[in-house]
Amino acid sequence: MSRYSPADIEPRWQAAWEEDGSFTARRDDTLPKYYVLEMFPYPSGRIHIGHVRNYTMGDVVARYKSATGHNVLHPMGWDAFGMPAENAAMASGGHPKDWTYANIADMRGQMKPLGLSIDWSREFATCDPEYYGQQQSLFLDFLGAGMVYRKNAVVNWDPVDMTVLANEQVIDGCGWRSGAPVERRELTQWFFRISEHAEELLDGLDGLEKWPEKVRTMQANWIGKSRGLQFSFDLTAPSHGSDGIEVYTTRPDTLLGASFIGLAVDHPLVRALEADNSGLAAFCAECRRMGTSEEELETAEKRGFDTGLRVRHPLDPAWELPVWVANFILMDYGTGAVFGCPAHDQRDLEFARKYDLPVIDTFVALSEPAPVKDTAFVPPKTEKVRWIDHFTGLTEATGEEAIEATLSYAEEAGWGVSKTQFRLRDWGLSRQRYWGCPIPVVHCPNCGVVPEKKENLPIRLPDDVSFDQPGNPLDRHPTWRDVPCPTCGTPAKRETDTMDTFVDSSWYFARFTAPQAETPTVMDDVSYWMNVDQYIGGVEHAILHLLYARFFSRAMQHCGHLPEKAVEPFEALFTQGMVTHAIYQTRDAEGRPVYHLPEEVTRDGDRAQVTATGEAVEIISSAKMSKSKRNVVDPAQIIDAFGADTARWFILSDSPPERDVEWTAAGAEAAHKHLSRVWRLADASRMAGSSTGDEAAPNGVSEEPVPPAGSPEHDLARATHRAIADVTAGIEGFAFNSAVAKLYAFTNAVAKSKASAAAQTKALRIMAQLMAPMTPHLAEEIWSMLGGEGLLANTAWPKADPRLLVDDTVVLPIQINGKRRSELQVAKDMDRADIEALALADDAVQRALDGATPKKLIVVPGRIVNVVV
RNA sequence: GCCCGAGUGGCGGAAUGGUAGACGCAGGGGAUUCAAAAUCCCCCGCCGCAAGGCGUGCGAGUUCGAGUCUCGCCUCGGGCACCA
Repeated sequence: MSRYSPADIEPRWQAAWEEDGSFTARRDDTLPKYYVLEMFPYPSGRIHIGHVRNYTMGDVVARYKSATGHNVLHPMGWDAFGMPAENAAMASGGHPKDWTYANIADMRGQMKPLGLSIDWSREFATCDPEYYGQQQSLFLDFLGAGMVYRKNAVVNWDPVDMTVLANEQVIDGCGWRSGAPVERRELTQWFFRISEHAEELLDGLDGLEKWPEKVRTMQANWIGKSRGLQFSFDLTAPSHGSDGIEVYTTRPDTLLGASFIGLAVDHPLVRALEADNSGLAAFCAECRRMGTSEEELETAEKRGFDTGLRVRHPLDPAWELPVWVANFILMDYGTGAVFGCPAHDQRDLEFARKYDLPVIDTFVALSEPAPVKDTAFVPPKTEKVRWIDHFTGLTEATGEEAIEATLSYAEEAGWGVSKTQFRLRDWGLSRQRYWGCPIPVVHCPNCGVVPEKKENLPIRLPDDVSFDQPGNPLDRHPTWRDVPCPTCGTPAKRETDTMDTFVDSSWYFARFTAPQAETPTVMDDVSYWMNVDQYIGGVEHAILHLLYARFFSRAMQHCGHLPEKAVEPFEALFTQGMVTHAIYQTRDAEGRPVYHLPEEVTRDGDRAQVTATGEAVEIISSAKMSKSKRNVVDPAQIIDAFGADTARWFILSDSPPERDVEWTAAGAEAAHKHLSRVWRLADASRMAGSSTGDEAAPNGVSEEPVPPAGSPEHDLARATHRAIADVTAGIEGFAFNSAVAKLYAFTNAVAKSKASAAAQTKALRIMAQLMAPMTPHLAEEIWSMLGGEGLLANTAWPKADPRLLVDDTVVLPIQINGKRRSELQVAKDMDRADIEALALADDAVQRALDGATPKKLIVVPGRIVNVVV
C-alpha cells in the first residue's frame, strides 16, 4: 500500500476492536469507572451530520478516558417511540413498528462505520417490550407511591381529524393536515407530581458544578420559584357561589395601582358566567380557538371582556374595580386571576390603554412623580425608589423591601398570606396515540382505575392496527381494550393512553447499566456505573428532558431502583451547539408548506430551485436540523468519499463544540489531505526502518534523558511534549477544535524536523496516540506501521514531560498607553527592576517619553510591560 | 411576549483582563511537471507609497490595559410544558 486508504484501513481496525472486545464494558472494582453518554437518537431514518458531531465528541471522551486508565461504559440505544412513526404509517400505509425498526437498522448501519467505541451489546430501543415493560413497572411503583394522579387538562383538538394535536402540528391556529381551526378540549389525563419536587429540583442545581451555568439558570427560571401575596378581592355581590376572587401577585407593593381584575379564560368563575352571558361565551370561544402553547398565548393580541362584576379593593371597601376576562392570563400559574396595575406593568398598561381603564401612577416614582405614558414604570427590586402615601408607611425603599413590607402588612391585617409559588407545573404524560408505552392501568366499572398486576407486564402494543381512520388506533381495536379487572375479574377496559416519549428518555441511562435485567435496574450494576460521568447532547434539551430525567431519578431512588447518589444522574453535562442548515420550502396547491431536502435542491447564492422540477424555492434562514423541516444533511457523502476518520476529524475541527454551526462541507477535502499527510509521514518513517528503541515503555517518557539543547531532537521532543500538553488540555476542556489545531501544528513541526529517523518515529507514535480519540482508525494504522505493540486502543495516554514544556526566554510586549509599540526578549525569570530598566531604554519608549518620566510603569513579569506617559 | 445564549478577517475560528486574528479554508505568488493532478515553499485584517492610522455587532462605562468585566441597544439562534 502506498497511500492513505481509509476504505481498507477502517473496516480492518473495526474488526480488530470487535475481536478484542475493546469496548465491551464489564464491572471491575480495581479501576475507576467512567460512564460517557450521548443523548440517544430518535430513529428518524438516516443519521445526519448533527448526530456525527454528537457521537464523535462522546467518542473522543470515551477513548480518552479509556486511555487514561478508566473502565469506560459507552452505550447506545434508540429513543424509538414518537409521532413520526405514526405519521409515516398514515402517509405510506406501513406499520410504525416496521418503520421504526427498519430505521434503526439503517441508522445502526450508518453509525457502525464511524468506528465509535460503543458497547453495542447493551443496545436497546425504547419500543422494545423488554424496555417499555420495565417502564410500566416503574409507572406502577410511582403510582403506588402516590407520585402519579389523574386530572383534567386542555389539549389541542382537531375537529376534522378527530385527534389531539401536538403544538408542533398546530399551524396558525389550524390542524396541519385538516387545516381546520383547532379547538381546545379538556380530557382526563395522567400526571406525574413533579411540582411536589420543585424545591428539591431547584436546590439540586447548586450541586451541579460541572453543568453549564446557562443550563442551570434556564432550569431555575423554568422552575420559577417566586414569593408573593395571595389574597382575595371581595365581590360587591356574590356570583355563582363565590364571594370573592382569589389572586396571586409577586408585586403586592403595587397594590395601590390596581385598576382591574383579570381572569383566565378557563377560570372556574368565567366558566360559570359563560352560561348566562352569550357575549362572554362568544369571547371565550374565540380565545379558546387558539393553540395551548405559552408562546401563542403570550404573543397573541391582548384582548379582554368586561364581565360586569365588580370587586372591592382590600385597602378601601369604597374602591370598586371591574372584573375582566383576559386572554393573556394563564390558568396554570397562581390562581388564574391577577390584579392589573397598568402604571407599573407594561402588559397591564397596554391592556388598560386599549380598554380605557385607569392608570394610577401617583404612589411610587424614581424620585419625583412622573405620569406614565407609553412605558410602565416597574419599581426596581434592588434600587431605592420613593413611595408616596404608601399604606405600609414606606417613604424610600427598594422594590424588594416594599414587597416584604407589604407581605407583613397584609398578613398582620389578616387579609392576605405570603406564599411561595412555582411556575413548574405537573408533568402530563398521557398521549392519545398508538406508538408509545401503554399506561398499565385498567378501568373497571366496579373498582374504578386499577393498576395492572406486575406479572402481566409488559402490556404489549397490539400489532394489528390501522391508521386509515382518524383517532387513536388503540381505542378502535376490536379486542385489545377488553381485559378482566386485575382486582375483581369483571370485564373491564384498558387505558388507551400511552406515555409521553419524555418518559422513555428519563431513565434509559440507568437501564444501560443492566439492559437485559428482569427488573428496571439491578442495584449492583446501577451502583457501580451510575452516575453518568459525562452527558453530552444538544442544548435544545437543556430544560425539559434534563428536568424530567432529574425528577425520574428522584422517583426511582424513592422506589428503590437507584442508589442515593444517583438522584442527580448526570455528574457533568456538555451541551453541544446545533448543526443548522437553511430550510428549503415551497407551497402546495392549498398553500401549505412543503419542505425539501438539501440534496433535492440546487442552490446558487440566495436563490434555489427544486432540481427535479425547477420550481423556485424559498430559503428560510438556518435552523436546527429537523426531520420534519427536512433540512438535514446526510454524512454519507463525506464518509463514502473520504472515510470515517476524515468525517470525524472535520466535524471536530470545524468549530467550538458548544457553538451552533451552519453546515457546509467546504474544507472536508482539506481535512482528508491532512490525514493523508500524516499517513505519508508515518509511511516515510516506516521506510526509514528505524526502531525507537523504547518498545517497553512507549508512553513512559518522563524517565528518559532530555536530548541536548539546540539539537533537532531537542526541538522535536519539545514540540511533542507541547502537543501532549495542549491536546490533553483541549480534550479535557471540550475544546476539540483547539486540540485539532495543536495537532496540525505538531504535524508541521514533525514534517520540518531534521531529527533522526528514530526520533521522528517516536514523535509520530505519540502523534498517533494523541490523534486516536479523534481518528482512531488512522491512529491504529500508524501505530502498527511504526511497530507499536498490540492495539493502540489499549495503550495508556502519553504524559507530557514538564522539563520540555518550559521556555528559558520570553518575549515581553511593551505597550505605551495600552497600545503595543515594541517588545523585549528577556530571560524567563528576570526581575522587575531589570525589566523596567530595559523597557525604559527601549527606542519606542524613549520616543514616546520625549525626555519626560512616565506617569506609571506597569510590569507584569512574564506577561507584559505598559508605560503610561 | 418571557427565559437562555451567540456575534472576531472573504470563510470556520484562536486568545488565564495583558502582543487580536493561533490553526485551517478560500485566494495570490513561486518550485516541481512536457502538461496536469498530487506535493513542497512564500504572501494574505482594513486604509495607506510610506510613516502611520483604524480595527472583535452598535453606544456608553470600569481599568495602566477590554474580544474578555458592567450597563443600555441591535441582529441571529435555542426553549416556552403534546417535535424529539
